[in-house]
Amino acid sequence: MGRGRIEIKKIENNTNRQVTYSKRRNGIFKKAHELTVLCDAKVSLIMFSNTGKFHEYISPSTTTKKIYDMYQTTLGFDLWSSHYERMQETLKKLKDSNNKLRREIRQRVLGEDLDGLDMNDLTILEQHMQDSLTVVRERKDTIHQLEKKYGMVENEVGYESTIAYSNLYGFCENPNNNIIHGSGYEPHGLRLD
Amino acid sequence: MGRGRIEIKKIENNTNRQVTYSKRRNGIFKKAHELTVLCDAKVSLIMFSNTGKFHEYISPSTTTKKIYDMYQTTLGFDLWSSHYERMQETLKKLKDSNNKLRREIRQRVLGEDLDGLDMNDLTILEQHMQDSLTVVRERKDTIHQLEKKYGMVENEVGYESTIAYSNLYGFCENPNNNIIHGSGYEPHGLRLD
DNA sequence: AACTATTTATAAGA
DNA sequence: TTCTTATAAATAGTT
Repeated sequence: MGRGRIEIKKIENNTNRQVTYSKRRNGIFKKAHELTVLCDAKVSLIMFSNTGKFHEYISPSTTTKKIYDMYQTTLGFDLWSSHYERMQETLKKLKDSNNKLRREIRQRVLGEDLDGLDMNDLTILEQHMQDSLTVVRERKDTIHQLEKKYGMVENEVGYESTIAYSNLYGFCENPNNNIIHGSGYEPHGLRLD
Repeated sequence: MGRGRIEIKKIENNTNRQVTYSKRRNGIFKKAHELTVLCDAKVSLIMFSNTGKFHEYISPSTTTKKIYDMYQTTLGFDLWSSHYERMQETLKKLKDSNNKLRREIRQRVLGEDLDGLDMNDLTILEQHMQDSLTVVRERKDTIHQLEKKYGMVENEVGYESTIAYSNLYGFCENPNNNIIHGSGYEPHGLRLD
């Protein structure tokens, strides 16, 4: 539609191509808008010229993102999957890591889940536990000495093995309830989070 | 461009609107393709009719996803953010959970990081450790009795506190090295994963 | 789905 | 670039 008919193939003259791009771009935008209004349609039109210049038309009733969400839904596959992939992987690793840690605690803190361990394993575990216990007892002793020295011993409760279960360390709560996909293990009255 | 000029406003007659949609859709697709060829441009055209029917044109030299990536880059903001958000949140929670577990292990297995605990806390911790230790010792004893009974005691090594550090439980390895953003804590020669 | 009178888009020129 | 205009193309209303 012009002074002469043209063949539909790449316009080699640079200036000409730019001019045609500009003119036809306006034309197609106008068409897109008319379609939107006349037919109550939703149109997303995104263009990049061969020099990389960006232009878009989007129907006023929607957004580019909404169109892409609909696109995705319609085609039934996940356009963003590659974006998710790394994250998904990270997530999986964290979950695995989490489960390992939980298992550690089961074995090493609660003294459960020992079935897979042979005598040598158990001996190592025993020694670690004994060492830790020593550290804790030394710590208790230090504190006791300090409290004595500075006259802070108003309440001796607890020094000689008073056992009172408290919610120390957040045991028994799981604020992340919705996201933990652990091993399904629930220690007796204790939940780790 | 027809028998009469039309006003650009929604076509109320249902059939008419459908017909116009169909005709103009073809027109705009043709235009999009011509622009692609003539000007060596990249065009993404996505349309949904008011009845929800989907059509798209995409320049042969590209894909819808590529266009969308370029779009994102060009506009310099992250269209995926809402898709990421939940995942990001999950990730954060898992990381927190992980850090808590690590702290648990530091305190309860390695006997470190005890500074924040008062006498009462320490007593509870001590008792838990003592209980676990008892469980482990009982287990060792059971195994020892069994081995004796069935004549399997070929190697007594380990029964009487032979300490040989092994890589039991995956300590000292961190296959998830790249994703763990822990507390920065590195126990003496031990790394938890 | 065709037809065709008209309007609209635009190629080439200024 | 932007404007002009002859002409090609698109399409509204009709069949």
